Amino acid sequence: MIIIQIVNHPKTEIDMARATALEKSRSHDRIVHQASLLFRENGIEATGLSEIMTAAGLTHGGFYRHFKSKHALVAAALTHAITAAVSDMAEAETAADKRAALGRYVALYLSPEHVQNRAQGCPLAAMQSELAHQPPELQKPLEDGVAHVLTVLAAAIGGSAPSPKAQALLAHLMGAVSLARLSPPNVETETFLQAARKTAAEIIA
Amino acid sequence: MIIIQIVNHPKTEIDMARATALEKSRSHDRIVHQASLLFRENGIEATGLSEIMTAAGLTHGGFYRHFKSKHALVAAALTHAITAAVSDMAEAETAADKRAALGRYVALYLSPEHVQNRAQGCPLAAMQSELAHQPPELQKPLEDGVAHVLTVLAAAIGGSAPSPKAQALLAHLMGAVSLARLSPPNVETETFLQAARKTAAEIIA
DNA sequence: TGTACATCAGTGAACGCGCGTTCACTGATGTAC
DNA sequence: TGTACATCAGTGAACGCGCGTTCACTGATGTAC
Repeated sequence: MIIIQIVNHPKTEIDMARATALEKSRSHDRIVHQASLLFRENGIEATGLSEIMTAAGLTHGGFYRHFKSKHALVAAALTHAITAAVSDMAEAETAADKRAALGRYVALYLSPEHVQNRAQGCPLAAMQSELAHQPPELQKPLEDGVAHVLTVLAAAIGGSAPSPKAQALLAHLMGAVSLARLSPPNVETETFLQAARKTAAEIIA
Repeated sequence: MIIIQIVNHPKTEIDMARATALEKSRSHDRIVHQASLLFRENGIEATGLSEIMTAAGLTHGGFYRHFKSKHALVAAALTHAITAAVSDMAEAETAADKRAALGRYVALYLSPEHVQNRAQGCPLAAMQSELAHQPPELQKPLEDGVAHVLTVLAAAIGGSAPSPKAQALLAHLMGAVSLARLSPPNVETETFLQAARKTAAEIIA
């Protein structure tokens, strides 16, 4: 029966269904992506669903075809951003010269570009304090994300989680970018980031 | 004329005025103090004026006898919290053995108690990401506060601002407490804080 | 193949709610003579 | 000293607004026969 049904309208059913589902899936991805940018740039609470939907090229009413609540979107956007951040590190984890690759990642993280670009930067550094106020159902994915980041960093350093070095490194990276963002942008920023890179190198060593 | 006026009703004028002004001043202080606790605990945006006024033992309507807007209260609460944080460090700045005093401060900052106690802890670590989204008129007091903290830390280390060591230390302190707060409270927390203390000691050295 | 019906992503108006803010009022206190 | 008036911290109802959420609707697409 199942086989016959599939054989009866294989192309129509699959292709059309795919085309429609694909468009919905693309809308879904745009919503999540724009949300992850806007949440980092302006904060979770400060970003309205209308703003996100407009950025995704839709109107606010359609939101609930994709998510059951704003909380669900926050969870999806956070997971999306952390996954992207982890894949940036993945190079360092798998590279032939792990230390050199990790060094490049650290240099990128502690760069003026990252300090200035909240929206596309590390979600932990960008949303830090707001993340602590999220409801319980969001704590789990968040903790898993942090644990994942630590595992990848630990592997890049050359150990395994829980690695005090990886923890100290992540803390230092997050703190440095956060502090740089709290200070006025000026010539001292680069000096400060240099000092942070030096400390990061000492933590890894 | 001025002298005669003062001489005419010295006690009545001064005492009564003082009594009334004192009560208002006390209300003012309670509002600022409760706000600084609630902002750190639950976030600035997430904390309503009614909640703050109730915590201060008043009703929400009276708020505008003390502040021209919520923004003004945020500025006052932030300054209040940073001032208190700086005076905690002041000991380290003036102590006979600066290094030992600074070590005690670092140990206090990187303690499980601080991690668990957002409301009374470091305002920079507690409100980090939300502070970046405050309006321009708040950036100045915030930047001044950060600069002040760095000056005090630099003096405690034994240098003068701008001190890369003080910057790296503050970044590390903030990052470590933030990261600890993003992870589930468990036995590893103490291990992590130990690693952070070790790194902090290396930065100072 | 054609026709009638079902589905459902997306639209835009509407909803209730809590927020920051305003306002008329109270009553305790201070001032003037 | 006593009396009439002014001040003003604090109260509590009310306001407009933007938010998250709901809903009736549209129209393109898919299904059934």
